Amino acid sequence: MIELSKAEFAVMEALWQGYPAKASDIVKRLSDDTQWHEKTIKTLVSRLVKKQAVSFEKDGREYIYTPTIGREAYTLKESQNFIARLFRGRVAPLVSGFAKTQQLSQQDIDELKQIIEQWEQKQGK
Amino acid sequence: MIELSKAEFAVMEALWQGYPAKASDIVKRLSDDTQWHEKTIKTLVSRLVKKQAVSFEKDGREYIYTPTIGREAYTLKESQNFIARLFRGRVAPLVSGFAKTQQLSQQDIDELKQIIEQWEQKQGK
DNA sequence: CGTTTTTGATTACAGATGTAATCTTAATTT
DNA sequence: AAATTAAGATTACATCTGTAATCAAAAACG
Repeated sequence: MIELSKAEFAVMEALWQGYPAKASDIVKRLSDDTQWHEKTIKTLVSRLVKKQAVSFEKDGREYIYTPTIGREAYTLKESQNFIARLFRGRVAPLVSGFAKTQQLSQQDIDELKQIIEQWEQKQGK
Repeated sequence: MIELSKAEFAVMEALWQGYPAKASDIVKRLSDDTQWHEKTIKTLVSRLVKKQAVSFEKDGREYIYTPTIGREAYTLKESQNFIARLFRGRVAPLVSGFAKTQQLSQQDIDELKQIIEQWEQKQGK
Protein backbone atom coordinates (compact mmCIF):
# COMPACT_ATOMS: atom_id res chain seq x y z
CA MET A 1 0.00 0.00 0.00
CA ILE A 2 1.05 3.56 -0.58
CA GLU A 3 2.18 5.12 2.69
CA LEU A 4 1.92 8.85 3.13
CA SER A 5 3.56 10.99 5.77
CA LYS A 6 1.45 13.61 7.49
CA ALA A 7 2.81 16.41 5.36
CA GLU A 8 2.28 14.38 2.22
CA PHE A 9 -1.28 13.67 3.27
CA ALA A 10 -1.91 17.37 3.71
CA VAL A 11 -0.75 17.93 0.15
CA MET A 12 -3.02 15.16 -1.05
CA GLU A 13 -5.91 16.89 0.70
CA ALA A 14 -5.19 20.01 -1.29
CA LEU A 15 -5.12 18.01 -4.49
CA TRP A 16 -8.27 16.09 -3.66
CA GLN A 17 -9.99 19.44 -3.30
CA GLY A 18 -9.90 19.64 -7.08
CA TYR A 19 -7.90 17.96 -9.80
CA PRO A 20 -6.18 17.89 -12.16
CA ALA A 21 -4.33 20.82 -10.68
CA LYS A 22 -1.13 22.71 -11.28
CA ALA A 23 1.53 22.96 -8.61
CA SER A 24 0.65 26.60 -8.19
CA ASP A 25 -2.96 25.65 -7.42
CA ILE A 26 -1.83 23.25 -4.75
CA VAL A 27 0.45 25.87 -3.29
CA LYS A 28 -2.37 28.37 -3.26
CA ARG A 29 -4.76 25.99 -1.53
CA LEU A 30 -2.24 25.09 1.11
CA SER A 31 -1.45 28.70 1.90
CA ASP A 32 -4.83 28.87 3.55
CA ASP A 33 -3.95 26.20 6.09
CA THR A 34 -0.18 26.20 6.42
CA GLN A 35 2.88 28.42 6.26
CA TRP A 36 4.76 26.03 4.05
CA HIS A 37 7.21 27.47 1.62
CA GLU A 38 6.44 26.90 -2.02
CA LYS A 39 9.68 24.90 -2.27
CA THR A 40 8.56 22.66 0.53
CA ILE A 41 5.27 21.95 -1.15
CA LYS A 42 6.94 21.16 -4.44
CA THR A 43 9.27 18.76 -2.71
CA LEU A 44 6.28 17.02 -1.20
CA VAL A 45 4.55 16.84 -4.56
CA SER A 46 7.67 15.25 -6.05
CA ARG A 47 7.73 12.69 -3.32
CA LEU A 48 4.08 11.93 -3.95
CA VAL A 49 4.82 11.40 -7.62
CA LYS A 50 7.69 9.12 -6.72
CA LYS A 51 5.42 7.15 -4.40
CA GLN A 52 2.90 7.02 -7.21
CA ALA A 53 0.20 8.60 -5.14
CA VAL A 54 0.06 11.31 -7.78
CA SER A 55 0.54 11.23 -11.55
CA PHE A 56 1.11 14.13 -13.91
CA GLU A 57 0.79 15.28 -17.46
CA LYS A 58 3.04 17.87 -18.98
CA ASP A 59 1.53 21.09 -20.22
CA GLY A 60 4.38 23.11 -21.62
CA ARG A 61 6.85 23.33 -18.83
CA GLU A 62 4.21 23.00 -16.16
CA TYR A 63 2.87 19.76 -14.82
CA ILE A 64 -0.75 18.99 -14.21
CA TYR A 65 -1.18 16.68 -11.25
CA THR A 66 -3.85 14.11 -10.51
CA PRO A 67 -4.17 11.83 -7.49
CA THR A 68 -3.96 8.15 -8.32
CA ILE A 69 -5.81 7.18 -5.18
CA GLY A 70 -9.12 8.44 -3.89
CA ARG A 71 -9.47 10.04 -0.52
CA GLU A 72 -12.07 7.52 0.58
CA ALA A 73 -9.96 4.54 -0.34
CA TYR A 74 -6.89 5.96 1.28
CA THR A 75 -8.53 6.96 4.53
CA LEU A 76 -10.28 3.63 4.74
CA LYS A 77 -6.99 1.77 4.40
CA GLU A 78 -5.38 4.01 6.95
CA SER A 79 -8.26 3.56 9.33
CA GLN A 80 -8.09 -0.18 9.01
CA ASN A 81 -4.42 -0.12 9.78
CA PHE A 82 -4.88 2.18 12.68
CA ILE A 83 -7.72 0.23 14.19
CA ALA A 84 -5.87 -3.02 13.67
CA ARG A 85 -2.82 -1.68 15.45
CA LEU A 86 -4.55 0.01 18.38
CA PHE A 87 -7.77 -1.92 18.84
CA ARG A 88 -7.16 -5.31 17.34
CA GLY A 89 -9.30 -4.47 14.36
CA ARG A 90 -12.47 -3.53 16.16
CA VAL A 91 -14.00 -0.13 15.81
CA ALA A 92 -16.23 -0.13 18.86
CA PRO A 93 -13.44 0.45 21.39
CA LEU A 94 -12.45 3.61 19.60
CA VAL A 95 -15.99 4.93 19.57
CA SER A 96 -16.28 3.95 23.19
CA GLY A 97 -13.30 6.11 24.06
CA PHE A 98 -14.90 9.06 22.36
CA ALA A 99 -18.13 8.42 24.18
CA LYS A 100 -16.48 8.24 27.57
CA THR A 101 -14.82 11.56 27.02
CA GLN A 102 -17.90 13.31 25.71
CA GLN A 103 -16.72 13.63 22.18
CA LEU A 104 -19.78 12.36 20.45
CA SER A 105 -22.23 14.91 19.11
CA GLN A 106 -25.88 14.43 18.40
CA GLN A 107 -24.93 14.29 14.75
CA ASP A 108 -22.49 11.48 15.40
CA ILE A 109 -25.16 9.55 17.22
CA ASP A 110 -27.65 10.05 14.43
CA GLU A 111 -25.16 8.87 11.87
CA LEU A 112 -24.18 5.88 13.94
CA LYS A 113 -27.82 4.93 14.26
CA GLN A 114 -28.21 5.11 10.54
CA ILE A 115 -25.14 3.01 9.97
CA ILE A 116 -26.53 0.40 12.31
CA GLU A 117 -29.88 0.45 10.62
CA GLN A 118 -28.37 -0.06 7.23
CA TRP A 119 -26.15 -2.78 8.52
CA GLU A 120 -29.14 -4.64 9.91
CA GLN A 121 -31.06 -4.24 6.68
CA LYS A 122 -28.22 -5.78 4.80
CA GLN A 123 -28.08 -8.65 7.24
CA GLY A 124 -31.68 -9.31 6.31
CA LYS A 125 -32.58 -9.26 9.97
CA MET B 1 1.87 14.88 24.27
CA ILE B 2 4.19 11.92 24.19
CA GLU B 3 4.57 10.65 20.62
CA LEU B 4 5.39 7.02 20.06
CA SER B 5 6.60 5.40 16.88
CA LYS B 6 4.99 2.14 15.81
CA ALA B 7 7.85 0.06 17.13
CA GLU B 8 7.83 1.97 20.39
CA PHE B 9 4.11 1.42 20.71
CA ALA B 10 4.60 -2.31 20.25
CA VAL B 11 7.07 -2.26 23.15
CA MET B 12 4.58 -0.33 25.26
CA GLU B 13 2.00 -3.00 24.49
CA ALA B 14 4.33 -5.60 25.89
CA LEU B 15 4.88 -3.52 29.00
CA TRP B 16 1.20 -2.77 29.44
CA GLN B 17 0.64 -6.52 29.48
CA GLY B 18 2.11 -6.49 32.97
CA TYR B 19 4.28 -4.13 34.93
CA PRO B 20 6.60 -3.33 36.54
CA ALA B 21 8.65 -5.58 34.32
CA LYS B 22 12.28 -6.28 33.63
CA ALA B 23 13.79 -5.79 30.21
CA SER B 24 14.03 -9.53 29.88
CA ASP B 25 10.30 -9.86 30.47
CA ILE B 26 9.57 -7.37 27.75
CA VAL B 27 11.90 -9.17 25.41
CA LYS B 28 10.23 -12.45 26.21
CA ARG B 29 6.74 -11.10 25.57
CA LEU B 30 7.73 -9.56 22.27
CA SER B 31 9.32 -12.74 21.03
CA ASP B 32 5.82 -14.10 20.64
CA ASP B 33 4.84 -11.43 18.14
CA THR B 34 8.04 -10.23 16.52
CA GLN B 35 11.52 -11.31 15.46
CA TRP B 36 13.14 -8.32 17.00
CA HIS B 37 16.61 -8.74 18.33
CA GLU B 38 17.03 -8.26 22.05
CA LYS B 39 19.32 -5.31 21.30
CA THR B 40 16.63 -3.71 19.23
CA ILE B 41 14.10 -4.02 21.99
CA LYS B 42 16.47 -2.55 24.53
CA THR B 43 17.13 0.38 22.25
CA LEU B 44 13.41 0.97 22.02
CA VAL B 45 13.02 0.76 25.76
CA SER B 46 15.77 3.36 26.17
CA ARG B 47 14.01 5.65 23.77
CA LEU B 48 10.78 5.20 25.69
CA VAL B 49 12.56 6.13 28.90
CA LYS B 50 14.02 9.18 27.20
CA LYS B 51 10.56 10.17 26.00
CA GLN B 52 9.30 9.60 29.51
CA ALA B 53 6.71 7.12 28.39
CA VAL B 54 8.40 4.67 30.74
CA SER B 55 10.11 5.10 34.07
CA PHE B 56 12.39 2.69 35.90
CA GLU B 57 13.73 1.70 39.25
CA LYS B 58 17.07 0.05 39.73
CA ASP B 59 17.23 -3.41 41.18
CA GLY B 60 20.89 -4.30 41.35
CA ARG B 61 22.15 -3.90 37.88
CA GLU B 62 18.79 -4.54 36.34
CA TYR B 63 16.10 -2.00 35.75
CA ILE B 64 12.44 -2.48 36.49
CA TYR B 65 10.28 -0.61 34.03
CA THR B 66 6.83 0.91 34.44
CA PRO B 67 4.75 2.79 31.89
CA THR B 68 4.02 6.38 32.85
CA ILE B 69 0.98 6.52 30.61
CA GLY B 70 -1.98 4.19 30.47
CA ARG B 71 -2.94 2.36 27.34
CA GLU B 72 -6.44 3.82 27.39
CA ALA B 73 -5.25 7.37 27.69
CA TYR B 74 -2.65 6.95 25.03
CA THR B 75 -4.89 5.26 22.48
CA LEU B 76 -7.61 7.81 23.09
CA LYS B 77 -5.23 10.67 22.38
CA GLU B 78 -3.94 8.94 19.30
CA SER B 79 -7.46 8.28 18.11
CA GLN B 80 -8.44 11.88 18.56
CA ASN B 81 -5.46 12.99 16.57
CA PHE B 82 -6.12 10.49 13.87
CA ILE B 83 -9.79 11.30 13.58
CA ALA B 84 -9.05 14.99 13.61
CA ARG B 85 -6.57 14.64 10.80
CA LEU B 86 -8.54 12.30 8.57
CA PHE B 87 -12.17 13.01 9.38
CA ARG B 88 -12.23 16.51 10.76
CA GLY B 89 -12.79 15.19 14.24
CA ARG B 90 -15.87 13.10 13.63
CA VAL B 91 -15.95 9.35 14.23
CA ALA B 92 -19.00 8.51 12.19
CA PRO B 93 -17.25 8.74 8.82
CA LEU B 94 -14.71 6.20 9.96
CA VAL B 95 -17.35 3.80 11.16
CA SER B 96 -19.21 4.38 7.94
CA GLY B 97 -16.17 3.30 5.95
CA PHE B 98 -16.00 0.10 7.92
CA ALA B 99 -19.68 -0.50 7.38
CA LYS B 100 -19.46 -0.01 3.65
CA THR B 101 -16.72 -2.54 3.37
CA GLN B 102 -18.38 -5.14 5.57
CA GLN B 103 -16.01 -4.81 8.44
CA LEU B 104 -18.51 -4.50 11.20
CA SER B 105 -19.32 -7.63 13.15
CA GLN B 106 -22.42 -8.37 15.12
CA GLN B 107 -20.37 -7.70 18.21
CA ASP B 108 -19.40 -4.27 16.91
CA ILE B 109 -23.02 -3.48 16.26
CA ASP B 110 -24.06 -4.60 19.71
CA GLU B 111 -21.38 -2.50 21.31
CA LEU B 112 -22.24 0.52 19.22
CA LYS B 113 -25.87 0.18 20.26
CA GLN B 114 -24.84 0.11 23.86
CA ILE B 115 -22.65 3.14 23.45
CA ILE B 116 -25.55 5.00 21.90
CA GLU B 117 -27.90 3.93 24.65
CA GLN B 118 -25.54 5.12 27.33
CA TRP B 119 -24.96 8.35 25.52
CA GLU B 120 -28.69 9.00 25.39
CA GLN B 121 -29.11 8.19 29.05
CA LYS B 122 -26.48 10.70 29.93
CA GLN B 123 -28.15 13.32 27.78
CA GLY B 124 -31.19 12.83 29.97
CA LYS B 125 -33.29 12.10 26.95
C1' DC C 1 18.20 39.80 -27.61
C1' DG C 2 19.62 40.05 -22.80
C1' DT C 3 17.63 39.87 -18.13
C1' DT C 4 14.53 38.36 -14.85
C1' DT C 5 11.26 35.11 -13.44
C1' DT C 6 9.33 30.74 -12.88
C1' DT C 7 9.18 25.62 -13.22
C1' DG C 8 10.63 21.39 -12.05
C1' DA C 9 15.13 18.75 -10.69
C1' DT C 10 18.66 18.12 -7.65
C1' DT C 11 20.93 18.75 -3.40
C1' DA C 12 20.92 19.73 1.65
C1' DC C 13 20.54 18.82 6.22
C1' DA C 14 18.79 17.82 10.89
C1' DG C 15 15.78 14.87 13.56
C1' DA C 16 12.99 10.46 13.81
C1' DT C 17 12.84 5.58 13.07
C1' DG C 18 14.05 0.71 12.45
C1' DT C 19 17.39 -2.29 13.46
C1' DA C 20 21.12 -3.63 15.51
C1' DA C 21 26.58 -3.99 17.02
C1' DT C 22 30.08 -2.58 20.19
C1' DC C 23 31.60 -0.96 24.69
C1' DT C 24 31.75 -0.85 29.79
C1' DT C 25 31.08 -2.72 33.90
C1' DA C 26 29.32 -5.72 37.15
C1' DA C 27 27.85 -10.45 38.16
C1' DT C 28 28.31 -15.30 37.60
C1' DT C 29 30.80 -19.40 36.56
C1' DT C 30 34.72 -22.40 36.66
C1' DA D 1 41.01 -15.20 40.86
C1' DA D 2 40.39 -15.51 35.85
C1' DA D 3 37.12 -16.00 32.29
C1' DT D 4 32.67 -15.65 30.61
C1' DT D 5 28.20 -13.67 30.56
C1' DA D 6 24.76 -10.31 30.82
C1' DA D 7 22.77 -5.48 31.60
C1' DG D 8 22.47 -1.10 30.24
C1' DA D 9 25.09 2.83 27.59
C1' DT D 10 26.93 4.34 23.55
C1' DT D 11 27.60 4.23 18.73
C1' DA D 12 26.12 3.01 13.98
C1' DC D 13 23.87 3.50 9.90
C1' DA D 14 20.35 3.54 6.23
C1' DT D 15 15.81 5.37 5.30
C1' DC D 16 12.06 8.59 6.05
C1' DT D 17 10.41 13.18 7.13
C1' DG D 18 10.11 18.11 7.47
C1' DT D 19 11.72 21.98 5.55
C1' DA D 20 13.85 24.28 2.37
C1' DA D 21 17.97 26.23 -0.95
C1' DT D 22 20.34 25.85 -5.21
C1' DC D 23 20.54 24.64 -10.10
C1' DA D 24 19.24 24.30 -14.98
C1' DA D 25 16.29 25.48 -18.48
C1' DA D 26 12.62 27.66 -20.51
C1' DA D 27 9.44 31.54 -20.68
C1' DA D 28 8.21 36.29 -20.06
C1' DC D 29 9.66 40.95 -19.86
C1' DG D 30 11.88 45.09 -21.15
